[in-house]
Amino acid sequence: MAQSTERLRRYLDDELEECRSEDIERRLDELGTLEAGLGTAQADAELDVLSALGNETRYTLVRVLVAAQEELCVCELNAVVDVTESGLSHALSKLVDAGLVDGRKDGRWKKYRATNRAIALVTVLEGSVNGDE
Amino acid sequence: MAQSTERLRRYLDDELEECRSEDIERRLDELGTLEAGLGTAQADAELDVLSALGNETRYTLVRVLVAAQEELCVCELNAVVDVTESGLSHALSKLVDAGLVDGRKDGRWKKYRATNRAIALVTVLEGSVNGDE
DNA sequence: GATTCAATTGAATATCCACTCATACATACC
DNA sequence: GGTATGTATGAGTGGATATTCAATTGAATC
Repeated sequence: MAQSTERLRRYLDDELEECRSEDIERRLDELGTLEAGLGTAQADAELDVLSALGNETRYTLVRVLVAAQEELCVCELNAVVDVTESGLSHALSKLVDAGLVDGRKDGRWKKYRATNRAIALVTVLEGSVNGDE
Repeated sequence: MAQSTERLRRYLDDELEECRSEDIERRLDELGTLEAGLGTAQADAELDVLSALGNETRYTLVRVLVAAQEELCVCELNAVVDVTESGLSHALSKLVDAGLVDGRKDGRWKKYRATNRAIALVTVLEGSVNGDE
């Protein structure tokens, strides 16, 4: 929320036949309400999920884990992406923070699987971004 | 796809009772198939969508447009985010490229609305990232 | 308990990207 | 045509973020 309301005044002047300053106030309020929506805390969490997914390495990992429909070992995931072991570990850690994968230690190996959240998002994405367009 | 298969060999050695080199080949193939999935072109497109959404300014715009359920003028959107007019224009342009919003010129004003893709994604996100945790 | 191996962590660097400034384009009005 | 206003575009830059390197943790085997 910021900035000069000059242009908005002229716009509302165009839209409504006339426009008093209370009309501007009201519109600004409405816009503010839309933005607040379900609270900034949740919006922040959603943004974390999105930025976790919005990276080639991490999105590849999630896609593979969703497609696998089973947990995979770090050593297997290492064959899928083109980063160092360390880079892979950082990536997985970020995905765990975003609630997109779960990790479990099994002996000296560590296995990761996709969460329901990851499955839901990948499914919608693949459905929405269909080939062409 | 890269890297030494040494660790993978030891892992499969653990999992299967024995492990011949053809087992490693097979597993690498399977992993490759998972990765390829529905083709890299589509995966790239999906990644574009995700990185477009994974930015505070742009995600705010999309959330507001989805919540509004109607088209909004650039001058109205300017009241919602805290960037310059130019920054707003850049943001909207990226969202158009990602197929998340549509723009329409109306006289000297320009109006944007959320696409179905944006609605689907925001809905799933808000459903999946519920309050707590 | 020493060694080996899987995986993680922190710091440093390299890369990228969001934003701003300056400028250009388009539409409306005189 | 000229001016004013709304929006877009391109280049440049500061700040964030992905990746690597080096060192560490923790489990298994001898």
